[in-house]
Amino acid sequence: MGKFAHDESRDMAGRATARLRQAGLRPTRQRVELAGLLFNDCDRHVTAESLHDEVSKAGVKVSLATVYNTLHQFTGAGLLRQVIVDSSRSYFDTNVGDHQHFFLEEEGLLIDISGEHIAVSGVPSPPAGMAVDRVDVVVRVRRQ
Amino acid sequence: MGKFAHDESRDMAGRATARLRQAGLRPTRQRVELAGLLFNDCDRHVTAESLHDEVSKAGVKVSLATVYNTLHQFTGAGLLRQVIVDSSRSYFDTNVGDHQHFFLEEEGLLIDISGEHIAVSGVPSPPAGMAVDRVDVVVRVRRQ
DNA sequence: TCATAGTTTAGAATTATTCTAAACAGTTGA
DNA sequence: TCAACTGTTTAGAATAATTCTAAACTATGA
Repeated sequence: MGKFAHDESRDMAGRATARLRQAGLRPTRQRVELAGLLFNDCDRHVTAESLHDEVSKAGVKVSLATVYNTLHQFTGAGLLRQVIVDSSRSYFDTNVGDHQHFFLEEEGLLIDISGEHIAVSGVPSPPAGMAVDRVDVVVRVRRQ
Repeated sequence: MGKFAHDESRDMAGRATARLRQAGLRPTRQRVELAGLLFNDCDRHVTAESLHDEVSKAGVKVSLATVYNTLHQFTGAGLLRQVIVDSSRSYFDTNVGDHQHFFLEEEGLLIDISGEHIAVSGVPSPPAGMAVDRVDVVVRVRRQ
C-alpha cells in the first residue's frame, strides 16, 4: 500500500491541477473538484444544475454561481464546449474535438456522433464579410 | 376605386382568416393581425419580443402573453417552426419546408439555407428504440 | 509571512417565458 | 338577432435559468 490512503484521488486532483495551470486558471479547491468530475472519466455532457447536484452529492460545498462561472471559464479556456439544443438550458460538453450530437428530446440527453462519421455538404458561401465559425448538427430523436 | 378604402389590407386579413380556419384556429383580431405580419410577405424569423414590438408599433394592442401563446399555437398547427440557435431566446421561422440556417451570432440574425443545397451524410443509426425526428444544421458565422 | 490580485459566495437582480383567473369575444343554434 | 357556450386574451404574478454585486476568502510570489 502506498504512502497515502488516497493515492487515486491524489492523482486525479494532481491531473486536474496540472490541466488548470496549463489553461492559465488558478487551481482553487472548487475548480479542482469540478475538473476532477468533468475530466477524469469518459466524455460527459452536463448542465450547471446537474454538475452542481453532482458535486454537492459528493459532499463538496460549491455554490451554483461558482459552477456557472467555472463552466464559462472552462469553455473560454477551450476545456469545454457549449452545446445549444434546448432553449431552456445550456449543456456543456467535455469533448471539444470535431463531432456532432444526437439529442434525445424527451430525456434531455446528448450522445456524441464522431466527426469521422458525419459530414455536411453543400453549405453555400456565407454572406459577404462573414466567415464560418462552426457547423453544428443536431439529430433530434424520440422514442418511436 | 373599390368599394372599400382598404382593399389591400382587407385581402391580407381575409387570407389570414382563411389560413387560421384551415389550421383549426378561431380567427380572433389578435391572431389575424399576427398572421398578417408573419405570412403576407416573404419568409421571416421572429422572436416573441420582436413580433410584439412590431405589432405594437403598427398601433395594434396585443399583449406579450398572447404573442407567446400565438407563436406556440401556430407552431403546433404547422404554420411556424421553432429554431434553436441561442440559449437565451426562441426564434420562430415562417418557412416550415426543408431547410437549414446560417446564424449571425453577433446580430442574432437567421438566414435560410435551402434544403436543396445542403445535405448531411453519415448519420449513424439512432440508439435502439429511437427514431430520427429532425436533423438541424446551424452554420454559425461571424464578421471576419 | 504579507500583500495583492484573483475567486467564491449569498443573495439580489435580471430576463425570457409560463401561469392564473377574470374579463372578453367568436360562434352556433334558436 | 340574441343568448349562451366555449375558446381567447390579458394584466399581473410566478417561475426558472442565469448573471450580478460586493464582501469575504485564498492562492501566489516576494
